Amino acid sequence: MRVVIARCAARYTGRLSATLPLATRAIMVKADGSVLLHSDGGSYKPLNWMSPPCTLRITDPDADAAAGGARQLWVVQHAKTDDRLEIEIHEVIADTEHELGVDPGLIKDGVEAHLQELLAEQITLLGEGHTLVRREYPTAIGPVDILARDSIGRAVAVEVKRRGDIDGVEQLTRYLELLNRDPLLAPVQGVFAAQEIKPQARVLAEDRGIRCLVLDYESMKGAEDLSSRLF
Amino acid sequence: MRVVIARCAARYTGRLSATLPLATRAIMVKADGSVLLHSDGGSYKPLNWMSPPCTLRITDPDADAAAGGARQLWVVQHAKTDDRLEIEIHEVIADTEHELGVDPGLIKDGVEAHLQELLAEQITLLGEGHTLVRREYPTAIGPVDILARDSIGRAVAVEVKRRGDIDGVEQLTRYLELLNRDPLLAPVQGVFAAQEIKPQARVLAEDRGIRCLVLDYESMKGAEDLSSRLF
DNA sequence: GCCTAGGTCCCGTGA
DNA sequence: TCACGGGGCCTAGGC
Repeated sequence: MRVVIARCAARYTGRLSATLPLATRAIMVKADGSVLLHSDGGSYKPLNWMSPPCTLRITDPDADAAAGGARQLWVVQHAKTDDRLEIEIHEVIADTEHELGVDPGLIKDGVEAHLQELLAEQITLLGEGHTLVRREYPTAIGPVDILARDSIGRAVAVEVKRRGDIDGVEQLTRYLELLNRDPLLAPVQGVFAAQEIKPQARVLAEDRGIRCLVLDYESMKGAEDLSSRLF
Repeated sequence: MRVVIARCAARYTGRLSATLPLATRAIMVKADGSVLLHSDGGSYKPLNWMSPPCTLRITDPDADAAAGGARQLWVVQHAKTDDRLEIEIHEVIADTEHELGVDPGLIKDGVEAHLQELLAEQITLLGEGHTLVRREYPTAIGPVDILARDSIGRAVAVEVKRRGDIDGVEQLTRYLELLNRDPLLAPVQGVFAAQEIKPQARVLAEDRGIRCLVLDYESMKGAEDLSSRLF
């Protein structure tokens, strides 16, 4: 990885056009050729960047740019699209390079998949007597997170989200419409289950006869640990 | 901005939990206290990070960690949530710091707002005789991108997207349902306008009687330039 | 302050 | 390969 601190200006063209006026910034060039242009604030998102696969070519600036103070022109061209990032280097303040090697990568926990898994195991959170039919129940427009049956055998389709907003309700609505065309399943009850349900989503869901269920991830995880100790 | 190249391990806890095994990485500490942990590949997104507002506290590692080879423990604590990033530094390979100053920021062109603006100016792209009522026409659930009238005065609601997918059709459907309750507007025709319309979105839109319109940004921009030269 | 909608979204997964 | 859904999404704008 090469890190350059430099006074520079930049221009991106591709899916949109964007320009950066002259200022001092950190330029990170990764082993795969990708380039990030960071300012000293904001967030993890660079001001400007080029994703791999791409190639960096360093040339002399044209006469106009040189007259304006540019010493180098960096052209980062994407390999498959016409996305291009051009950086005019006016002054290099630092320039260092280090071998980092391949990263073993990030290990995550606590995402939607886990929530869905826990709810499938603890299916009676839907109500007493509920039984699991299957997770990722397939339909023509994609899999429903969970299909279950209630205590008297009626089908229940569940959409699981970490945060429940309107999109999730729309998604479940489409599934319900489809599932209700199946005479072996209809009528199918909808349940919108999430750690947090936005007020607008709740209104929309209830307006459509969809039940809302707030999930407590920590207590569900606790129940899982308990059952794994017992069995 | 401080840039440290170091062999390190890290752990994030907050909205989820994530761990990074020991490896050599680049650590960027910005002036606002935010921290980014980058590997030598991937994309612009760090492996792990902490967004501002947050504070970095550097301490000695506990006995266990020290026995495992850790020399320093960096704790980055978010100021408003319980999000926390802990970095165990095992070996510092480089450590540099530079003043960057405030960045003048990015200037963008070509996003959805501009597309909406151009379509409002060139409203007859919807069809001969169409006239603009207004952009961002307000409704109870948010503003419709464009409201227009066709050549014989019937209301037309337009949703503008750069890339048109199912979500956009759902959004327009909600607006149409609401607008059609207004006797001064009903019946309202829907138009889904985008630079690119996904096949599934087109099917859904046409199934609901919504017209699809593919926009050519470059030619619309050309027409704008032409008219600005003429008037 | 919350909430909505867009993004050069990125990025995985599965067809 | 493409399309869809999730994200510690982030970020800008409206109320």
